[in-house]
Amino acid sequence: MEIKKIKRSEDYSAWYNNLVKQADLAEHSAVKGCMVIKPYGYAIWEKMQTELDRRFKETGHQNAYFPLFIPKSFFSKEASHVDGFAKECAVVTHYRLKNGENNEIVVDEDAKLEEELIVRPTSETIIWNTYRDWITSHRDLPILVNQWANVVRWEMRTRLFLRTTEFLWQEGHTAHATSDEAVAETKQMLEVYADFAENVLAVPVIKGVKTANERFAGAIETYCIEGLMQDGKALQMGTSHFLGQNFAKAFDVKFTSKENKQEYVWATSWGVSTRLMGALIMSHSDDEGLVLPPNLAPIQVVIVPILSKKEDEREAVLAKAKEIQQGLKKRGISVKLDDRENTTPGFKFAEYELKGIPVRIAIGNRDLQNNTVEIARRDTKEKQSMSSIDIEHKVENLLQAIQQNIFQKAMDYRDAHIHVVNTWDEFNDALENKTGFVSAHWDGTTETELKIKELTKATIRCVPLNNKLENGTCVLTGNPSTQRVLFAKAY
RNA sequence: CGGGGUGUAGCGUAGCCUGGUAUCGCGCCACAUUUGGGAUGUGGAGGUCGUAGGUUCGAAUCCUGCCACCCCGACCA
Repeated sequence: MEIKKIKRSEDYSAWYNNLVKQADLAEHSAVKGCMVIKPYGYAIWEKMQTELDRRFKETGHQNAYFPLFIPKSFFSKEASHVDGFAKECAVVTHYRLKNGENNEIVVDEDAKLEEELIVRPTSETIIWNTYRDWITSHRDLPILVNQWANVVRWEMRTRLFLRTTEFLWQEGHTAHATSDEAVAETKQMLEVYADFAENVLAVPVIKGVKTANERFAGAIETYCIEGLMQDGKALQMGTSHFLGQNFAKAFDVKFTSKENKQEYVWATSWGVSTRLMGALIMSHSDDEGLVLPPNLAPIQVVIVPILSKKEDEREAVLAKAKEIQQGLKKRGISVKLDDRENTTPGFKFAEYELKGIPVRIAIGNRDLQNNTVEIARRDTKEKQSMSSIDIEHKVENLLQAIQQNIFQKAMDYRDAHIHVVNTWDEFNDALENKTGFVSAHWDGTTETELKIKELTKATIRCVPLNNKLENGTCVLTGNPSTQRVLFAKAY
């Protein structure tokens, strides 16, 4: 296999696309804007699901499943919600095909649906319509439900993982008796996302609040985690919304309180998607290929035996390799032993680097003589020969060190790309020449926010949580401001 | 949806201007020799030239429509 390499520094987006294909993560499908997630890419997504799902369960949530189709009338019940999504909805209008002229299959016009169905772009409406029947008393609350699903948003321009017409995600939808409880849930799930991003994906994130302009359609407040990619562009990696009573009012979801009063239910929703795959790739990978954090890698260690042509030597090397594999497996490490004899070790080395396997162990006859193995780490590309005694422990430590190093590297990059500026010139200079986040004063108006977006293409990514309050003047208008916000060009 | 570009074997490509049935590399299959950083040799298989029309004796090549993808804009998780 000839591997096509594109340098990250030369063409970031071509590098990204090439990497997704070469590492066998995903490819374009026959359907516009939709991708095929290939087994290796899906294995990584499954690891994300496993880690997230465990955290959801630990915080008291249960999984459920709601329909793919949403009656159009549901959609229009929450005014800002429909405004936000109307432009990107796929609509089902018929339910039958028939044979037309020339043996073509055509839509049967007689099979028109009385009410069109929207392919869900998100499920708030169908879920709140359902919750109405589930909730009558404060004793029915809270409802803590998550669903793993696919959704469709008809985007003009798509990119593998980052923005596709159909994508996979999870959406949590919770119902609460009080506003405080719903806000606490919203913040709790933001913490879950941040913990996952930093400790599993090894991507440092900034937790914050969206401005009114960037808020989810139908939310009172949108919290988010924002990451910074290696090209200096920001990526929204997850959102958690406090929906207030907006959906409860739209769908008439009331409960009888302890005081025997009828009250509207308080809501949250929160989600992360296969976009995280994009974040993962763009945060760590290099010109050799993918770099996976050990906590996420479907295969954490690959063993490449260096096979001699002498039968007895070959058997001995393979036996030792299997022994190491078993030892590592017992420690809960996922190990692949690549004993293919029709490819050379060098080829395998390159292939597993491309796929981002964190640790590679090479073992040959020479090692057998000396009781050693060669261990190479993907993140730094260092390799060294070491004693094979207590190899399990060494590998365990190394995996931890790699996880830590990848995170620290991303953190250092991120921290070096938060530019604090005070003037419009500095603002533009930072965006154009330094890239990354720009921390600047903003007068708090949507008008100014939009003006800055128009002039620079940068958007307000968030107002960081626990933001320091300080008096200043808006970088564009000079109007008074009480805090800095983070601007960036974003995906 | 607007501007620009691309589409030839699994992948990357030459040929197109100047029309005559497709080039090369990698990969694939077989055998042999190899195997501590992307092996070598010999033989072999594989192509509706994105697609539908048109011009022509003849189209990968010229013309038109359509489709897909990439880059830039508007939009977004």
